Amino acid sequence: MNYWLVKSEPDKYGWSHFTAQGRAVWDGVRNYQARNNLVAMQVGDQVLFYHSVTNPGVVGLATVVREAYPDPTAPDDPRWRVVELEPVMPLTRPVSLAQIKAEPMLGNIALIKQSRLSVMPIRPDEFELIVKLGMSV
DNA sequence: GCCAACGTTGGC
DNA sequence: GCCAACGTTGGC
Repeated sequence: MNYWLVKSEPDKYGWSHFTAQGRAVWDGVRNYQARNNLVAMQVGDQVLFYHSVTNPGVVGLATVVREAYPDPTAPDDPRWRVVELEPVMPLTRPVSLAQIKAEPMLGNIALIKQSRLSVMPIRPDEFELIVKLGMSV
């Protein structure tokens, strides 16, 4: 199983939209590196759901329920792909970007290294730590 | 709202 | 293929 982090601006598509909807087509990705990461996702992979811009931080856990297929929002451009995600559970306490930056163990996380990438792989130990921080009282 | 980082576009 | 201009992302 692999681990990932996806970003979304809560004002555009936040965790609450996601859970209300119950399933999301992760469309609109227009960056090759992010697209490559989408394509590498497999059903059952675990995904950190990250709010960017407004109160940046990881707010919930999701899972991949459908693997990559052509992005219906780019019908004339075969380059782009989507996956489908479902919410698993919210973090009891969101893990802020500041917290992530403050963790020595997370010093190499792609979130910090490549701040503009919107879909990125997460190492198992990084995933575990973020979940632990997010599920603590 | 500002600005740095950085990806993309297009002229040459 | 290079590089300047431009647009977007995202932190603060």
